[in-house]
Amino acid sequence: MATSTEENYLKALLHLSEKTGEVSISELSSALEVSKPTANSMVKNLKNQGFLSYEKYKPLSLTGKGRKAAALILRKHRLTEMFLVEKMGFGWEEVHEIAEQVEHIASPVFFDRMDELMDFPSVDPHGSPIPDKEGKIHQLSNKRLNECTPGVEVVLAALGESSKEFLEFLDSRGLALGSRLKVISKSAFDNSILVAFDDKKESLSNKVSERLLVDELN
Amino acid sequence: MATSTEENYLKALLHLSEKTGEVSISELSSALEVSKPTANSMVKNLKNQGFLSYEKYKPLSLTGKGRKAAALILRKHRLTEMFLVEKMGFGWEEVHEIAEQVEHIASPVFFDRMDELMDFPSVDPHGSPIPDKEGKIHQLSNKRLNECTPGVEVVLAALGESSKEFLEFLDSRGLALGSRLKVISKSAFDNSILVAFDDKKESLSNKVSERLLVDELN
DNA sequence: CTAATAAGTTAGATAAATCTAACAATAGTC
DNA sequence: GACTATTGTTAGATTTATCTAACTTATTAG
Repeated sequence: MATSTEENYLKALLHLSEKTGEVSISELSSALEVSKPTANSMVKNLKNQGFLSYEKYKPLSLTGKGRKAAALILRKHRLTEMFLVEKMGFGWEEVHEIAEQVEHIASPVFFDRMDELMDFPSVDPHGSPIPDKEGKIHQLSNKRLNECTPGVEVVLAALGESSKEFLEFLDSRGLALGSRLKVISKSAFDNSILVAFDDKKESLSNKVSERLLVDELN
Repeated sequence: MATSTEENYLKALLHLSEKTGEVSISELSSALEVSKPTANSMVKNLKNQGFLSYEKYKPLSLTGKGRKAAALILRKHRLTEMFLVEKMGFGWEEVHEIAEQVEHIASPVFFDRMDELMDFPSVDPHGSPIPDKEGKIHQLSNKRLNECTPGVEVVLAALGESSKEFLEFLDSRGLALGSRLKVISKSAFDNSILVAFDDKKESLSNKVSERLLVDELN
């Protein structure tokens, strides 16, 4: 289908268009760490292939075809991450780099077999949804921890961001997907939030709590 | 280290140099299905990187560095094939194409983990040796079935060639690594060999028997 | 031993993905 | 609303891996 490079542009475009649906050349070039002319010429190429619509000096947006293609790459990425954790014993902070390479493998049966061996998981090791085979992404309606009111109990369901640094921070605090947290109080001063879990209390900064996606218990 | 393309040239060179240690530009170009000028220029490139030694109009040969680099790629290929069969349930005829892509992944820990999960296998699903982490290839001293004398009992240990067609032929005859065969007789006319296994007798052509590597049972 | 064939090389072109330098358009500020 | 800063575009160069056409060297067959 597409080259690895094209696939990386599509994946970046899907991610960048999550908020508003539109992406600028600047955003794209800095996300991929290439110059603006490079991004510009790749955009023309992807437009010619029908993956996105775009007019000079205007923001661009993925077409249906582009969104589907990108979602299918994301599917391979997330299936791989889950396989690496579930079947190969890697930590959730180790899998991104490997999946970044594996996702470009052209072999439907390879990914189908992973999927089957894991019994068709719906999320990756960071709680992000795995797109289905048609490229549909079933968004989970998680709440951010910093938006929860004191008193409620929640389960950590997914992460809003999965950088190695953040994952290692969570490891160091003993936080993992599935952790049960009770919100004790919030500070109006720095927006930090005090939570109880595993019989201890911890204060989490706003930077952390806004990246923790939770499900409220009942 | 090297690009995927360079890795493919190194792998082909290792394979082609198995017999005599020397390889011609022609052999290389037809093995990789590229034109001779293309092979020629890549040879210059690999020479500059110290992977092979070569002088104009002379056959070329891998250096120690080149042989090691090639063996380490072969290691990744064969570990992957074994993993696909042992841990993911693929058939031995399905794994080559997938491994051809996976072998280029740059992540030592990924292949180390495969190795560990399979308890450090010494051969791939076709009985070919998996080079060790230093790039040493421990050749198995197998005999070819067509060289066995009537009366002996043997175990199918490896294949001299692993094309999909040959693997499917073996599947259709119920032959797999580990199959016990008793050599009944050989025909001087067409060099076919009559063997008994699984309580039946089968005649195998020379083309087949010379590709079956066996261990004699005492 | 020459002549024909095969093998290898050089030169020059192409496509993909990248860059820098220079220019054009849009947006934001006073 | 004009000026400046940001964003986007064009032009032209570079690298890698590939090709074809043309030429040279080596090998082989009479």
